[in-house]
Amino acid sequence: MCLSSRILNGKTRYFSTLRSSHTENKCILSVPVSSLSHRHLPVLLSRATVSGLLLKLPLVHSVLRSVSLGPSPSLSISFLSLLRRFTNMTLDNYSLNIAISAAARLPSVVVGSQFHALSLKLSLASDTFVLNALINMYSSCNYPAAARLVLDSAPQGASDVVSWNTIIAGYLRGGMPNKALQSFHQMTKVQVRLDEVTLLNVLVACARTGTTKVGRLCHALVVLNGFEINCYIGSSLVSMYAKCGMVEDARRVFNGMPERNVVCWTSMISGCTQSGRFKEAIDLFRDMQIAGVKADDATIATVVSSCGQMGALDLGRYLHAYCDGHGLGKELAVKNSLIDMYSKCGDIKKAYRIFCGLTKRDVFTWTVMIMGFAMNGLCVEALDLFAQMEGEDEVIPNEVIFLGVLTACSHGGLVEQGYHHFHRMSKVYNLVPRIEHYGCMVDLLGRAKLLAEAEQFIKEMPIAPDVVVWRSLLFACRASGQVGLAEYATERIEQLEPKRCGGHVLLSNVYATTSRWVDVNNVRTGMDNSRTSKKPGCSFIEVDGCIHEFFAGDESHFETEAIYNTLFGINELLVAESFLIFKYAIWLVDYANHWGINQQKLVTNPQIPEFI
DNA sequence: CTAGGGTTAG
Repeated sequence: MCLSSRILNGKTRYFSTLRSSHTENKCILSVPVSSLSHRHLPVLLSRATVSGLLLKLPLVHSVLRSVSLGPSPSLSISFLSLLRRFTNMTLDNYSLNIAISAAARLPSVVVGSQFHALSLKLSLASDTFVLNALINMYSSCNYPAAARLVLDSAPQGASDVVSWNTIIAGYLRGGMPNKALQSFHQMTKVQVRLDEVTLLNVLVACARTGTTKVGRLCHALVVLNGFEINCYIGSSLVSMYAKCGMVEDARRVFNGMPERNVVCWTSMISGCTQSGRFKEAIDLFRDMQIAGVKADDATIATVVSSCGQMGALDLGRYLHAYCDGHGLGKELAVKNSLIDMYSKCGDIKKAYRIFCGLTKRDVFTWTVMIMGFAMNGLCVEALDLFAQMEGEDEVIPNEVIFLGVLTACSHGGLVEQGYHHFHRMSKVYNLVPRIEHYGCMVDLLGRAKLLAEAEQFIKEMPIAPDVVVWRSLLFACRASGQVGLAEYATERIEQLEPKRCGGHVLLSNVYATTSRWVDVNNVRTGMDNSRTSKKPGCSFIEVDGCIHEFFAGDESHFETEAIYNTLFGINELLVAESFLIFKYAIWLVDYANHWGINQQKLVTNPQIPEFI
């Protein structure tokens, strides 16, 4: 009779995983796993040791496994500690594995490292299972570097693909996607063959870092290895392509997927939202409903965000009502996107009402509300709200929230306040102002017509100004009619972004305000001759719940970057990119040869054209 | 190791 069924009086729900060849007919403890607690342990231990049952390793394993499946991870650790104290049993690799995994789930690096020491003492640290449990434990406790150290100090042959996957996942969890990619790179150099989990994690790392080439390499590896494009791999691919700005490729993967669940749909929809294809995002949401896939909070959050950015208030309201009717929208991300949507659509009262009704607010909540006030011209309210947030110490401000604060100052003409907050962000919160913050400050000074001060501010910036900074200055020149400064800013923009229309449109506007019509004409014809063109402005209008998209100027000289590159030859960047693709192509062929894979798979796949 | 999608941005 196995220990489990005696403990549990034969009820299958309890300890159902216990299996053992031992057939002693003794009831030790009659408690279901779900209500097993620390107070049962001494009883369990004393009865078991008295009966002599638990001194047999297979039974220890069974009990451990059952206890580890229970609600409290610390229970298996306590059980082991008691066992070690009252019997002279030594732990084997299996028991250690359970104990270390329990420490990982707690998570407690203090407990975990004690078992690490114990495994070293027992010479079990190079057992693959123990090793992987240790790596996972350090990763879960947010010590990815320690995890890496464990892997690196393990003897040859002890680690396997799981070890590397755990390392990569650990770096991702710790917010270090570059380290994850680096580890992937090192992994390809050792004799460990990657699997689906590897690619899944690496795709996430590529999405976060915008590492297009490695992302595409992963796609190629999925195909080459013959991995199925299931919902998991598919979603990661879609999300990687979308986050790297290649929505077309994302769409191609998405369209080719044999089956799609809510995560696949949401990946595709958010891909569209993030690249400004709001109408497509909403069309996809409709297609998803037609396909009978039920939306969840993540879907709603991204679709609502699209509505906000398009100004589709009716659809946004519909989604709000849809949430209430379907028991959705409980999560903060949805509330946040609703607040953002209402304030972007101008219904700031509704936005604030939702904000006030929340019992919990995160940094997004405060950011969208502050930004909402700022965008609707309620600059004092925005600053008051920021002060309120600082007083409540519910969240720590981040860089983005300061963009909202600075925008409020800029729109309200509050120069002093602007400087005040700009300095506070680094002094009080240790946040390093990014180029966006400098952009805000230039905008602030420009709007306040302090052009000389703005110019000086740019000169003293510790980072190189980008086009947006110069464009803010250029925009400010229009109101003040500062032609000389405008021309200077236009030159800078031209230098930074030679193939775009740059500041020419704005410059011609400056000329226009000063009635220099000959110059206006020169700029315009110059733009035509050099084939630089401005992307048409795009707007949306909602009629009876339908979204219509309009482009300014139908005959506009809209050209995609691809056409531009064909016309004007390959620039240095493109050469570098081609080289990278070439390098990866060689690596891929080597990989295929090494593992004896037929390369034809790659050549015939239409989705990997760049490699061939 | 058992994974994948979501809200803010000058």
